[in-house]
Amino acid sequence: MAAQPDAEPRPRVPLTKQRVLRTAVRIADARGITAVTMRNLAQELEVEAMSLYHHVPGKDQLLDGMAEAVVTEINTAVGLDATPPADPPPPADGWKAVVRGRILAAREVMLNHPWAPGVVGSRSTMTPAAMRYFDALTGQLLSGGLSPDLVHHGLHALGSRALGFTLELFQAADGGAPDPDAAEMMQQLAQQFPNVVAVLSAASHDGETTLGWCDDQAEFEFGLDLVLDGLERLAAR
Amino acid sequence: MAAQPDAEPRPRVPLTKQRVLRTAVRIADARGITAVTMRNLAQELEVEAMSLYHHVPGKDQLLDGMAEAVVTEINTAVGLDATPPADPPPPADGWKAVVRGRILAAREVMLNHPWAPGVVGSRSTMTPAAMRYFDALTGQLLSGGLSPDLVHHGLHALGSRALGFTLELFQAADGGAPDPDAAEMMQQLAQQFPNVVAVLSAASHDGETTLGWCDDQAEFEFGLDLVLDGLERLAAR
DNA sequence: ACCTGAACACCGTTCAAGT
DNA sequence: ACCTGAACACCGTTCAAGT
Repeated sequence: MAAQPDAEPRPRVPLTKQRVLRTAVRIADARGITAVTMRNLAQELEVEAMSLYHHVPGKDQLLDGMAEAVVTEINTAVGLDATPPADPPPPADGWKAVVRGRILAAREVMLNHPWAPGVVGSRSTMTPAAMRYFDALTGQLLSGGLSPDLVHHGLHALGSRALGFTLELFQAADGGAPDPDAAEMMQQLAQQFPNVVAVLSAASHDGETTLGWCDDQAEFEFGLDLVLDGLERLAAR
Repeated sequence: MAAQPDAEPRPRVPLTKQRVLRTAVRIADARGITAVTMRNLAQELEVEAMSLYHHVPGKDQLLDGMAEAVVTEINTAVGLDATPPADPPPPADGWKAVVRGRILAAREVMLNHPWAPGVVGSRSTMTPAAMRYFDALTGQLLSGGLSPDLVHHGLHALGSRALGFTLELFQAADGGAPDPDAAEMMQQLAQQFPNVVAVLSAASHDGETTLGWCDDQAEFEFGLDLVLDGLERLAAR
């Protein structure tokens, strides 16, 4: 084997906006959104930081692009990109089931990109992909017989839930050590916040001593259904 | 008048955590959360940046403190700090009206601190003030006759709305110039996103040609009522 | 004890220069 | 045209030193 003292010259994949965005998403997935810096991103692409500016105007537009990428992923997952068959089969279930399925599919994509809700939520402008998503959702609601006004209010009521996420106000404090004397802490908590403790301990039927565990998916669906049912009830009047 | 070449020695107000937090909130109110840097904050307090670390462990805890300050403001606005009269008058209206009023009061505080929803939402741990707020809210729901399970789900469904805000997914693109040929743009938009345009133009009854205007307050209340009504319906079963 | 100055390890971004 | 190196104006934070 011939000695190659130099670092082997790589095939030299050209830098493109696509590649920059995809790499940024990969970094965020693996190491969190704070690891997405122009310098880290450049390093991952084996390039100098300043080269990025030839494909992306700046950090802010990079984040725009990342949000757009995720929503685009949702659109494909939801079948929005597939050209519908000439004879689109009428939805087997009512509009509620269709919308529900669509939103839960969006949620599944979001769960693979935990940073995405924060980034999508912080973008100030409605991106094209988001527009297409909301336009399709709107169409689904309209063809379900809801009045334009009701659809309008309903979309507001759904809020970020429409895209499959709710920015959780507080995640549970991690706790670290599995508190040795949970019972004592519990009593203290119960004294300070009797109502919260009552509710949470009622929720854990199976004799758990630790508080604060919730089934995120179930809670998400409960809230979603509450809103959808409310819309349905209003539409029927 | 005696000449005083030196900058007049100020009374030298001592630095305290209180003063640091209050100043941070004031800066955020006036110039946005991005203006809250340790260096800016120090300058406003006429002190060196490093002095802050004697009263606050770091930037992150500073933000914690700011969130706590706002939620505390909510608690007082809502009457949570006032010791209730020995003979607390039974709420004139049902639990829904009480909860509704409480949440709208929280919202009013949040509207005075536009940065607060983002900061409160980004804090990972439930602060004492938030705990007190949610505990009181929980108590209100429980005493309204809702089962612990329903209260639990309901709080999740309310989400950030419980504290008076929903992180708006997208704010309207500001637009800058009041587009000269709105009608033409509109047609183009209508072609790309027919459903969204249909809904939005139906919402503006008064012949507005510009899209995208919504009454935030009304939308907030609609979503809130949708959830509250849904809970009430479930409680009645 | 509280506050300071200088320094460190990061940021995003500009600019002139290379090919 | 695309990429680079050095530099600028910021960050949050550490550390040794002052009073």
